[in-house]
Amino acid sequence: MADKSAHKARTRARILDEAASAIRTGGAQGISVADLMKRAGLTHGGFYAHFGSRDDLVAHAIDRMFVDSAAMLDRHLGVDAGAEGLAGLIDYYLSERAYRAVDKGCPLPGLLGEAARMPPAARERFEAGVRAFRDRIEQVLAKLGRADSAALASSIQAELVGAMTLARSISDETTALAYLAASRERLKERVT
Amino acid sequence: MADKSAHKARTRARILDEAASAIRTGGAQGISVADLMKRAGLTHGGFYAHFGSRDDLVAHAIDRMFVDSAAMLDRHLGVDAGAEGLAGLIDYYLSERAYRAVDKGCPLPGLLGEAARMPPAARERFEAGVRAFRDRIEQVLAKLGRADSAALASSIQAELVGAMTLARSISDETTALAYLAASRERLKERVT
DNA sequence: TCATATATATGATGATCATCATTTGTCTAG
DNA sequence: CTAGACAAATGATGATCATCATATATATGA
Repeated sequence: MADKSAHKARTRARILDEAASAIRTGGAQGISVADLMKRAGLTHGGFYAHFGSRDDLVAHAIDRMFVDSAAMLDRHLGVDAGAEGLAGLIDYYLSERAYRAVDKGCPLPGLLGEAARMPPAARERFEAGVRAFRDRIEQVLAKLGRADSAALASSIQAELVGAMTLARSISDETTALAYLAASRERLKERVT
Repeated sequence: MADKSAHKARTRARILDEAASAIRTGGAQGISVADLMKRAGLTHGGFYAHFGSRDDLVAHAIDRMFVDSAAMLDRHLGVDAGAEGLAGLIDYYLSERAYRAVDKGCPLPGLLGEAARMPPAARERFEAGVRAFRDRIEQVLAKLGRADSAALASSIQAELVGAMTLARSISDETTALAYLAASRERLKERVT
């Protein structure tokens, strides 16, 4: 019995992982229950044994994405990060590696524009993730003694997300990478 | 006969206008042919007398949006705009008024994240609009003698778009407007 | 006034979708 | 070794979708 429910939990986690990855690349509207289950190696019918509805899944998948996202923030902005921590975050967030990891990285570039049209539960989780991201940046700035830490944090988050979103929208890679490089340099100037 | 075809052209324009507005708020994936025709006061069947396919309509609607967008740029960055022109653009782009005009303003905040998943024709038009926007900013910066005008233009576009996208994704208006104010101030500092 | 052209409407087709009822197969407890 | 539980599969339902064939209605030209 313990074995059975452990198996079910693993299956649920697999569905969630697939959903998180599929939604990051295809958007919340762009994925169907049947497709998703196929990707997880299952058939469509079993879905409702794991989630109450499609909207329910989307909400949990958003949560799942921000777990990865929070881990990324922790890696760069650990307990006592300073200016170098922020610079490292900027370099990583706008790296070519992150640019290519559409299905694994920060969910903001791909999904932010869609946030206002998400089902309510998903939207709430999404907003919490946006806020947490911004607050982490603000904390570091405040510790560095920047008077305008709140506004500066918002502005930095805006350029980070905007640059990656622009880069991903451009099909010419050279132009795309130029967006990343431009904002990387400008942001690091502003932070040190 | 001239009357007839003029009528048809007007009808087509009405469908396009409705599509441009609906796509700005609902995304390119979020709108159906039947809904759209109903909004234009027509029934679904007539659609294919005006457009070859849904994808065809989306591509033309994107074009339509960037016509408005270019007019907005012209208004602020006319022939011999300087630093004040850029400041005016920033103030307008990140204004509360623009924030509320989801269905009428710049299509980038709502659609940029979806660009990579658009049908090919629509994506091409979209990219052209993104490039034109960026180039207009760069021209003004170059005329002002800024050595880094290309990179700075990319960086400014990123923060403009990022800030509005973030603001629109937040349901709490106070927080949303704070994003706009923060980037407005930071961007104007960087431009003067 | 009547015939023709054509813009739009009606209605149908097949695909895909979310959801759910029912069945199948496998593991565990006795 | 058998009975029961339960995870996942099969298959069905009704809604919605893009697309298209056909019908209607209206305005122009004779």
